[in-house]
Amino acid sequence: MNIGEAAERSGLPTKTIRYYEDIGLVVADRRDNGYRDYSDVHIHKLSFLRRARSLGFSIPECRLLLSLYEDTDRSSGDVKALALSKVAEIDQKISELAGLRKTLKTLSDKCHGDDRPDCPILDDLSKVN
Amino acid sequence: MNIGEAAERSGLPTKTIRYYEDIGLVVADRRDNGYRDYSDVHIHKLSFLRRARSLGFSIPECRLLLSLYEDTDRSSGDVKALALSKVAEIDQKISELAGLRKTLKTLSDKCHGDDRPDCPILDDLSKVN
DNA sequence: CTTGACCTTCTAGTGACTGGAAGCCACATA
DNA sequence: TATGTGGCTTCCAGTCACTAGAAGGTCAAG
Repeated sequence: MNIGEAAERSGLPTKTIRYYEDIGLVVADRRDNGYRDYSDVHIHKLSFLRRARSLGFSIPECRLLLSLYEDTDRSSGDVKALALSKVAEIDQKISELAGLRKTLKTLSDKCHGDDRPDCPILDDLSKVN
Repeated sequence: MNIGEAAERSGLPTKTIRYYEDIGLVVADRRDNGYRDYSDVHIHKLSFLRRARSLGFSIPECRLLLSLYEDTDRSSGDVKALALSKVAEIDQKISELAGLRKTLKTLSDKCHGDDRPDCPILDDLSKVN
C-alpha cells in the first residue's frame, strides 16, 4: 500500500513515516515507480512506534524494542533480559500515571462547582519521586 | 536553595530548569547576587514536570496542568472539566502501557533461554490502535 | 588571596519532527 | 488526447525541547 494509506492506518503523518525511514527505523519496499510500498508488518511497526513514542519512550528505546522483533542474531537470553527490563520500566510508568490520575481525580472531586480548595495538585503529585 | 540542589531534588538537569524558566513554566526567585532561589513549591513543580514529560505529556499540556494549581482566576467548573479530561487521557495511556506490557511479558515468557518463537511482539501490540 | 565548585548569560548544536517548494506519477473527466 | 486533481518523490528550511560550551561572576575553604 502507498504511504497515504499507511499513514491513515498507523495514525502517523506521512512526514513522520518518511523521517522514520530516513533514520532506518522502518524502511519500506519500493515499487517500480519509486513509490514506497507498505505491508501489514510495516503498519504494525509504525503503529507500535506511534504508541510507544506517545508514552514517552525515546527513539533509541523504540529501536531497541523493535529489535526484539527483528534481530535474529541476538541470543534469546538477551531478548528475555531486555524485555523484562522494559516491563519493569513500564510498571514504573504505570504507577506514576496512577499517582497523577489520583491527584487529578481528587482535585476534580473537590471542585464540585463553586469553590476551589487550596489546590492539592502538587501536594502528593511529586512526592513519589 | 540554589539551582544545583533544585536539580538534584527534582531530578532535572540545571540546563532544563533554566530552559523551563525561559519559557515561563517555573520562574525562580532571585537572590541579591543574581542566583536563582528555589522553594519547596518550585521543587514540586519541577518534579511534576519531569514526571509528566517522561510520560508523554507535551509542554503545553504540562502548562495546562500547572495552571490547575496556579490559576486562581479560572472558574472551578473549568478546573473540574480540565482535570477530568486529563484523567481520561491518563486512563488511555495506562491501558496502552498495559497492552505493551502484556506483549513484552509474553515475549519474555516464551524466551526461556534457548529458542525464540517467531516473535509475537507486534501481533497484538499495535492492534488496539 | 587563590583555588575550585557553583552560579550567571549567551550562542550554537542536536534530535525529532514539520512545513513548503518543485517536480514526477496516476487516474478521471472534457 | 489534453488537463486537471491528488498523491507521490526529494530536498531544504524551520520549530520545539532541550543540551553543550564558552566567558565570566560568586563564594566557602585552605
